[in-house]
Amino acid sequence: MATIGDVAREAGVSRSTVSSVLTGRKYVSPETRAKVDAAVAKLQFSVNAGARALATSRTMALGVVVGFHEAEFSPALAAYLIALSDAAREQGYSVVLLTEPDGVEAVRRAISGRQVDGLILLNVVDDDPRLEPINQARYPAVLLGMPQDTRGVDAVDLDFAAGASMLVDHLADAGHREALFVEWPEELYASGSTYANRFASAARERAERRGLRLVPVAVPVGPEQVRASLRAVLQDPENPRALLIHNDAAVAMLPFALHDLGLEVPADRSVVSLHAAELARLYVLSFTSVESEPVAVCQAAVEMLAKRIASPESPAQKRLVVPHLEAKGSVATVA
Amino acid sequence: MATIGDVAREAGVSRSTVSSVLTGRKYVSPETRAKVDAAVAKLQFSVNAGARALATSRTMALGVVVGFHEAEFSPALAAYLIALSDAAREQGYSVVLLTEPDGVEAVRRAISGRQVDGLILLNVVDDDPRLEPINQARYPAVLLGMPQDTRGVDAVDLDFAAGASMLVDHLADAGHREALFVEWPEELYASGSTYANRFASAARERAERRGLRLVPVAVPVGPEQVRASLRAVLQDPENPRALLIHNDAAVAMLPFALHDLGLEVPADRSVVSLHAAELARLYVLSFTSVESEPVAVCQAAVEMLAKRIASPESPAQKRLVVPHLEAKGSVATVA
DNA sequence: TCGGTCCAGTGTACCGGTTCGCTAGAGGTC
DNA sequence: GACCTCTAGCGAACCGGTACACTGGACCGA
Repeated sequence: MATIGDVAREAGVSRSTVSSVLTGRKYVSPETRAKVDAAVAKLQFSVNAGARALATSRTMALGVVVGFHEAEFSPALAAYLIALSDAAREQGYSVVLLTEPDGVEAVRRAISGRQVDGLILLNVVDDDPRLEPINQARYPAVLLGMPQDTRGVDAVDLDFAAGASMLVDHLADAGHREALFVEWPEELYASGSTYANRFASAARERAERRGLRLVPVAVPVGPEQVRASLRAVLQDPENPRALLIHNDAAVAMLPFALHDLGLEVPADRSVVSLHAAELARLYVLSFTSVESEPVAVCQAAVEMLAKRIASPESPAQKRLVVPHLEAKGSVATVA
Repeated sequence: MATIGDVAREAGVSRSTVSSVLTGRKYVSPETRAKVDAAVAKLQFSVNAGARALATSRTMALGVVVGFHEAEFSPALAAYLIALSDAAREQGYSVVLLTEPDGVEAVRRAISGRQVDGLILLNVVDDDPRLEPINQARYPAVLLGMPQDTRGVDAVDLDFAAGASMLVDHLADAGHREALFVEWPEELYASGSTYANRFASAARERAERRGLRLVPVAVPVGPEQVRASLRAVLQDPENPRALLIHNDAAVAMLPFALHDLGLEVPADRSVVSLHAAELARLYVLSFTSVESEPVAVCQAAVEMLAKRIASPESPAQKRLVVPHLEAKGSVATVA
């Protein structure tokens, strides 16, 4: 492995000149730069990340904290990890995975080990205990997820409220006056997961404004139960013929429930939904929908984190990524 | 951030003594060690990973190469990433994600950047171009997946042949004399994915030995087509009533195809299958099956890599992780 | 011709650890 | 008491970069 000294010798210049060429922080004449570049290429030199980190006290690495492993069960996780890594690379950062089951401990160790320049926390919930050490150390970090109290830490999330409004508008624009609102199980709303609540209240508010009557539907847990409960709801002739869905399990099972009853979309039922992008791929869904935007969200997160690292004292930011509605013809126009 | 010098001053000893305590490489008297430990605790000291890496020329980090992003579409990927990170942490390593779309370039940069001590390659196929730079640099690496020619690189994979034998035995033990063998699409067998071939030939061989007649079934691509094709196969009264499945899409769709036809398992059909562990969770499958073992495979991979880093010259290893069969009562006993 | 500017490039200290040769002193032996 | 041995801890060099004060020479104006 060639070092910067080898390159300097090969190019006939000093180590500091080579360094200037490498970092680009100081002017070097084109001729000298060419000599250095040639030497670098000849020796296949590439800077030692650890040495540079030591000298600059910047590791150019970001830590991604995958909390509690609850995320392990989410098929969407991989998409986020890859999107984060891609976005980081674009900004010159690499990504280190922090999967300690105890998220707080993971954060503590990351901060004190100076192995990374900043942290990205996945699956953030309200009153997330991982915020404590970050807040205390005033450590650069970005949350993926938007707790009510971000405790002075930057945060990014999908704009669930905007998504809800889009979907309600889409139904209302098509002439619907009422719709079933298939929500998450009760527990989720109670357990400090804010996105469910943000979606629900925005949906209700917009629906009221647009004169769309929402009929809430509670759905149980477990695919078979979800399917049965959807069947029951779809069968009831009293129920509206439009469905607004914010519940991944219900979205995944809906095609089967519809199939069970011989119902067609959009002829018999209109469907709009907000769900994880990954879900659409796995279950090959074709409903007009708003999907989560892992790439955009992750890019925003990495961008914010890079800025935060550059200026640690600037005020905390919150950013909501507005999703887009993809029309797939699952909504019938009503007179 | 406290440095080793701060700790030394606080404890009233020299930096090298603190280092001896930290690394444990040299005897230090209990009293002195206690003083150092106290100082470390008081100052919340923790070693600077970069500085240590520079001094030891060991980064204690492993790179995980997620190739081509084809993996992005696999819901199983996250399970592997987390299992790798967990296993690495147990051995004192951290994990860096390398997601460059061009896998060869990712490998090259990882090797020359000395940012990691070794590489783990995911989704390895036959004639994987990423093997070239590794082989050339004689760089420590482990493949997840077992190409025919590992080119002198260590490799780990699930023992698909053993899994196939277990499943065939399970059917034969229950008295079945014939079974449908639902395979992957043609293309996969042709495209240098060795696991499909390893499973298939082991299944055929074992079936012959056990006197089980296998009726191969080609399944198309796409969930709806898979479902339809399964329905057709299940409906044909000529076909065997037992199914041996090695095709994730078919496994996922089978419950729906069975439901379509009003068939019950194991009363009407016996089913055994080998599939990704993640699949069973997502689709709530309940077939007697052999599942992929992400945790065991990843642990084996990290172990092998750690050994390889420690002794770069020892001969290359291949290791197959034997999966276990989980009986879930989906096989009927035949007279 | 002399002093002042500017510029490209150099020398050196430093980042925070590890390693290894060295030494002071305790203890043992004759 | 002189000599040897052993041991715990010390000091300095080193890992591979970066950064900054500095220098020698070219150029310019008076």
